[in-house]
Amino acid sequence: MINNKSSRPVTLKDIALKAGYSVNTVSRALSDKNDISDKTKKLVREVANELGYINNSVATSLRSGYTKTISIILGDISNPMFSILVKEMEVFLRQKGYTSLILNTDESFIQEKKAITSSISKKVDGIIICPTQKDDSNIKLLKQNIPYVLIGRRFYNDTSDYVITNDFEGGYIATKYLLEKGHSKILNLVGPQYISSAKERLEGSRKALLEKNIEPNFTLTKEIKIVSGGAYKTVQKAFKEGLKFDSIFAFNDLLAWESILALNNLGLDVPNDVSVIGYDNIQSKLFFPFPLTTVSASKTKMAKMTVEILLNKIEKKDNKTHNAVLDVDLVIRNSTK
Amino acid sequence: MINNKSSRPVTLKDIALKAGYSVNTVSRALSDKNDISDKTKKLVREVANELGYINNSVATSLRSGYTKTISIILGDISNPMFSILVKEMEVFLRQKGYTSLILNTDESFIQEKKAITSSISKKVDGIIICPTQKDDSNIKLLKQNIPYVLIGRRFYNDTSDYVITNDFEGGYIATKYLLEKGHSKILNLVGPQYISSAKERLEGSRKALLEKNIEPNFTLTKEIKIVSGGAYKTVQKAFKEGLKFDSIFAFNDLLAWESILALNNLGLDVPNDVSVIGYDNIQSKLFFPFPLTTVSASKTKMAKMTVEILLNKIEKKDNKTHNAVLDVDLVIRNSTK
DNA sequence: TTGTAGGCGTTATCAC
DNA sequence: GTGATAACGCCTACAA
Repeated sequence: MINNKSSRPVTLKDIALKAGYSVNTVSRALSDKNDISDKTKKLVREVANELGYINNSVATSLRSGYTKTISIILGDISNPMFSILVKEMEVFLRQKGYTSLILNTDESFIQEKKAITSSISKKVDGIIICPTQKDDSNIKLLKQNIPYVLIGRRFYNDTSDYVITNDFEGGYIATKYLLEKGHSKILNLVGPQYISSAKERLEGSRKALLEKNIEPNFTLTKEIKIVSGGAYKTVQKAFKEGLKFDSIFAFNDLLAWESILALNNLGLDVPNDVSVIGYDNIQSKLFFPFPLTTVSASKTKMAKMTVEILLNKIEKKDNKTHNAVLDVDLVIRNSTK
Repeated sequence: MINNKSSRPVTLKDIALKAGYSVNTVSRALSDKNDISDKTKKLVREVANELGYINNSVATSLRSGYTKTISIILGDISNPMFSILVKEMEVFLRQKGYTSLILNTDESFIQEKKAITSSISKKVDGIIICPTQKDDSNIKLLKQNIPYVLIGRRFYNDTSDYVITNDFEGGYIATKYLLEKGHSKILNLVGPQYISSAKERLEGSRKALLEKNIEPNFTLTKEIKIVSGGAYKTVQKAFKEGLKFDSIFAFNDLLAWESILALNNLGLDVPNDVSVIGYDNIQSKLFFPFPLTTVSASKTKMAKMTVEILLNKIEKKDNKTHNAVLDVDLVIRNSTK
């Protein structure tokens, strides 16, 4: 390699010059086309190696129209649930020859719009998005421009493909379990209700309450921000205001752990004073020593299905709508009794 | 917006046609150049909006030579330490108009090489990398092709810019603390010794031992894989083989928690039976209820410095070498006594 | 088997 | 203040 940072990048032209062929022949030799002789291919490859040639995929993309890149747009990459999903999707995408552009929205609708526009501008081949859902104009933007799949959340009366967990069922089994354990004052830390998963988990939870003839108690339902830090103050405030609760069903594991920390700092023990249930089962992938009872769906399956649906749309022009609702289980650990 | 997925994307040409100007004028109107009249700018912007125009940045990149994209290459995005750093860097980069391409290497040297080549091929403007360090040929590849900054690890006798924590000092204060607390049988779960941070943390640890005239005990130093799952079996095995230890110093928080889980599952209590110290202070950003004593450096500062050094190299052609070693503190929580 | 011409969408240069 | 032209690097189509 004689290339170096101060000189300009090596192009096909440089190889052509050195090898004594045309740019075109070099291009096709490197693409291993079968109308080029083996001898030429060998020589061209040698020269390319010698010069340290690396394909300019910007040029390839402009010409070919695809970038072999997928955008993943989500609310909070520092939430282990998301980072696990990203990692799993990245693996599947890489296996198929794609790279991943990660865009964090902080659950901000404006950031989301920028992320989508930027992705379209960069001509990514498709988008995987966990939408903020503050309204659906961003989804319209997607629909008009690029293949995409929603992950974790869905819109109603809409034809977007999505892969979600069975949030209603998850809310139901979590709440039912708490009730069966004798808890009746469940502090429900729900996400914003324009988010489908938050809405459906709450609905499932209410069904379980109604089955036991318990009137869903609105003072025990607190809407919280679902980014890191969203639960701590709410739990502390609820307790200090004298709200009585014997258990907590949190929107996700991260917020469940945050709630436990808040309780501990108030001198309360989990599960002896308060039982806590989360959602996501982060502990299936990360070995944390604070065993949390939680609602679980296969993250690997979720990642795989999402990638497959998207790549089928891109590569096979599949235009059917695919809606996947993954089964959920209750994983019982030591945060409940 | 009349554009839709089935039709081709709107280009400058479409706007030019509709607005009655040349492609060139449209381009410069949209870039707000001052040799275009306000009236024209207004009209062009209106037409662009009406058609739902989104700039093709692939073409812009080919022409201009930059992509406003930075690659972040690291070992394990599902490790909260990395995902926190990614999130922080993403924020700083976004503020400066850059997007982030995330590439996971699973600490594999081969994946790392592919990630670098792919990044160069995609003409990203720069690379932030936590190198696998199995050898330095990948770094040579970077050096020859693109501005980059190492994060978290460094090479010796090398001019690469890097931002790291004071790993030697971190290893020293963690070990010193354990010794002061009366522990003398410290199980040191170290990372592969070709990784600078692993090597330096161990060296710092040994210094503390020697100061107390304790011979560094090799049977109590276990090299582990530093991806999720790397510590669990090692701790269980060490215990079952009858190895005596009263404390653990783990390479990072994730592996420290994993160790605690392993101990708990063996019926051992932390900190009553074994004290455990980690490294990273993930709990400064994520509210987990398992208070871990740990070595801490500012993640925000780390992210910010790394981005600043890189962008200075890119935008201001700064070619001085910048080496930043961040101060560390011991954060004492309940995993030690 | 290899070379020439043209174009992907944008922007810089220069002319008018 | 605006338009024509060329160029970024690559690949497809067609010619030789």
